[in-house]
Formats: sequence, C-alpha cells, structure tokens
Amino acid sequence: MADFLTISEVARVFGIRTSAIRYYEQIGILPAPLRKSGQRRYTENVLFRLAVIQRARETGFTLYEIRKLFFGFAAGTSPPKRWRELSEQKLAELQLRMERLKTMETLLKKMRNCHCHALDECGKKLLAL
Amino acid sequence: MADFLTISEVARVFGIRTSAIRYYEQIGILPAPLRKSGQRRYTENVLFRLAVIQRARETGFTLYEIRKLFFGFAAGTSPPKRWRELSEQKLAELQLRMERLKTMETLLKKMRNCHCHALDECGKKLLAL
DNA sequence: TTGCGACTTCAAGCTACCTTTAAGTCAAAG
DNA sequence: CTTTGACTTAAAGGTAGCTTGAAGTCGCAA
Repeated sequence: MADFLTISEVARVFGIRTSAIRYYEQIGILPAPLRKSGQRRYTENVLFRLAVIQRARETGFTLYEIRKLFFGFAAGTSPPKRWRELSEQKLAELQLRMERLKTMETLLKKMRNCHCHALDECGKKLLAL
Repeated sequence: MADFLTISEVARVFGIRTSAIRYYEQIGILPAPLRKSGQRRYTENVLFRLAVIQRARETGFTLYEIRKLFFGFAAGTSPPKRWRELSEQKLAELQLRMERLKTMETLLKKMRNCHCHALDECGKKLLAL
C-alpha cells in the first residue's frame, strides 16, 4: 500500500510544508526521489534524513552547514575519515554554543535578581561578569 | 578627553559596523544618544547595553526578543516584577535550547563513530536514538 | 469528456538583520 | 575659502530560509 510516500505525506509527518521539502531538495540536502508521472515518491530513507535535518536546525545549524556535513559523508576521501573530521568540528562548535548559552543563563539569572530601576544601572553590574 | 564616544569608536570596540549601531537605535534596542552638531555622542552606558545585546545574540535571541526584554524592564508594571517574569521565561527557553544542543551532541557523536558508507544507512541507525 | 484534487515548475514575495549607496552637513586644517 | 574626513539621512540592496502565486500536468471518477 503505502510503499511510497507522497510529498504531502512526508510533510505531514514532519509538520512542515511541501514547499520546504522541495526547497531542501533544491539546495541539495535531500536527494531527488523517484518520480511517478512527474510526482515525487519517497521511501522511508527521507524520514531519516529529515529527522537529522530537523534536529540540526533546532540546534542552530544553517542549511548550508548541514549540506556540508552530508556532502562530507558522501564525498571522495574515504568517507568515514572526512566524516569524522567534520563531526569533530561540529562538536567543537556545539561546545562553544553551549558555553555561550551558559553565560547567557548566568546573565539572565543576575538580571532576574536585579533590583535596579534603570537598565543602564543594571547593565553596569552585569558587565562585572 | 574621551568623555564621549563617536559611533565609530563604539563600533570598533565591539567589532561591528556603524550601520548596525544605527539600526539598533532605529528598532529601539539602543537609546538615542546626545548629539553634537548632528553627530551621535555616546557615554559608556552604550557599552553595557551592547554587551548584553551581543551575548543575547550569540545565544540565539532575536533583536525583537531583546527589545521585549529591555522594554519589560523599562515599562510600567513595577519594573522588577515584569522583569522577573520575562527573564524566567527566557530562562525556560534557554533550558530548552540546551537540551536540544545535548541531543544534537549525542547525534553527532554517534555519527562520528559511524562506519556506514551511506548516509541513509547511517540515518537509520541514528533514528534509534 | 469534463472535472477534481494533488501534484509540478518557475519566479516573485516575505521577514530578519543588516549593509550599501547617494547625497548632504559639519568642523578643523591648510 | 576650500578641502578633508567623519559623520548624517533615507532608501535601496543582500542573504537565509522559506512561502506564495500562476499556470500547467496527471490520473481517476462521473
């Protein structure tokens, strides 16, 4: 029956628009699927891809970073090696982002407990991190 | 001497463009400074503001969220109260972001250690989170 | 055969966050 | 007085990540 999925079925699963899916294909982060009289027919593989894409997007990666990651896997230089390099790099970026989030958390906590009546007064305190 | 700062001095301190500073003023996240024959002259207060803005931006807040945060401080309802509410809310958002980052970290670590030769094969594994 | 609904493409539109450009003002130096 | 350099404005331009619109195709049902 549902051996293949139409674009709108896929879209519904992920709560995104069909136009977004076509766009992802266009910029090369989703492979072009088989066609049945012009219409895209997806296998479950697209679900795995989209799941990774969504998580990456949620954590702040751009579509172009994601593309780089995917191409890094596919490309020539013995896949697992290049792949490892790229994911190491992305992991380092994640570390940085997490540190920044923590700094911001500290900042917000200070702001929350601040009793200043003017923002600038408060800002002055904050800079004493 | 440097009792006041020109827009380009401020820009240099933060490594941003003068146009960005004017834009921040335009959308209301930087207060309009005094003018000396038309030109903006800043006090050190602007540095505190910009520091907070930069950190917030780094952690993914939009300029409009930042504006809301600032206005929340300034606005009517006994400042510290409204302020506290808003920062609580932002803190909750931060928590969520951190969780997502951690999920992504797990994902990337799995990918790094993956020996699949095809992305889809790898994706399948990943979905067993 | 006609109509319907779900798809297709291509191009233009939209929001956020700025940057760039054009044209002008100001003040201090030569 | 003219030039220089740093500023001013308003408006247009640019990029990311889509969305929307117009016009057309496909296959099935009445």
